[in-house]
Amino acid sequence: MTRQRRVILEEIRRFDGHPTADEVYEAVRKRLPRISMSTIYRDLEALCEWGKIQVLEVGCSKKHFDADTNNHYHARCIRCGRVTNLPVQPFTYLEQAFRDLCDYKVIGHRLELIGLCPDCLKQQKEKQRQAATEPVEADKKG
Amino acid sequence: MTRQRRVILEEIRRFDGHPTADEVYEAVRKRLPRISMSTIYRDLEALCEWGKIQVLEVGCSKKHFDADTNNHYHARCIRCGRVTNLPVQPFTYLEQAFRDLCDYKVIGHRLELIGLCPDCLKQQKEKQRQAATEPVEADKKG
DNA sequence: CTAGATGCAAATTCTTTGCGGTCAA
DNA sequence: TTGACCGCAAAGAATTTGCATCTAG
Repeated sequence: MTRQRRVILEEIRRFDGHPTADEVYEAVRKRLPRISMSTIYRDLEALCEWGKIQVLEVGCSKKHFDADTNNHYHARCIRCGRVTNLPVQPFTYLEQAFRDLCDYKVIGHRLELIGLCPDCLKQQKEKQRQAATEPVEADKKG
Repeated sequence: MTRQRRVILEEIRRFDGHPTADEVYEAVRKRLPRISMSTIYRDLEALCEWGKIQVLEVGCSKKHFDADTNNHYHARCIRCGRVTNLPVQPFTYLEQAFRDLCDYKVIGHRLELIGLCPDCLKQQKEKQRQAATEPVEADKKG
């Protein structure tokens, strides 16, 4: 357990929500300015293998990292990509139900809620209010 | 609706499971050998916008495409990445339940089963059988 | 001391974009 | 005819890898 890995783990634990690799990088860089992105990726992988963190493969493109390795569900903001926990125990009965319905060997399941996070919801309402007040520019056609 | 788009749509519909962009490319290329990857991506996007197909953001890294645009659940093979349908109606009550539990504006939800597809399961069993028969090489330590 | 970890840069993988030529409506 | 579309090549974004150096145990 090197200095870098310790700091990475601490920053993931401290993070509000579940950071992506570059969010981890930005946070860690404040304490270890010379750390490189490849170290971030390599150490994230190592921490996963040691069971210290888990990867959240929510949505596509970017991976998120979570210091809580217990199974739990997440909500994902469709606008900013933020990922937060859902305060419920996973429904394990779902897996048993699906075992009878498909020919896969079931290992686990993932459930994610798609929506707008409070911040983005606020911004969206703000925009709608502005749109209702201002003259309608979009209707000008020529 | 161009020739390319028609063929792309047909090949997605014909595909056993839900192809990734490069799987679509390989399938389409047999009928339109000069088609390019950028056309595949652009046409997949157009078909999505027209509601002819949907993107499945299962797991990470690669997008999968699905000619069935109704909401439904999927199973994903952890080994080969294959994605197949689960024969159940989505549990809409989950969204209502989660509305009371988080401060997101809930738009939808995704549920995916993680496991081994029949093919990979077969291969894994094959390997295990071999391992049980052969001398244990991994135990040689020096 | 030494195996393994680090930092840097270059390579990979998946996806998107710019551009000149082409095709369907 | 002409605006949308195509193929090609090059750019981007996220992640991985090769390699020389360094460091924790």
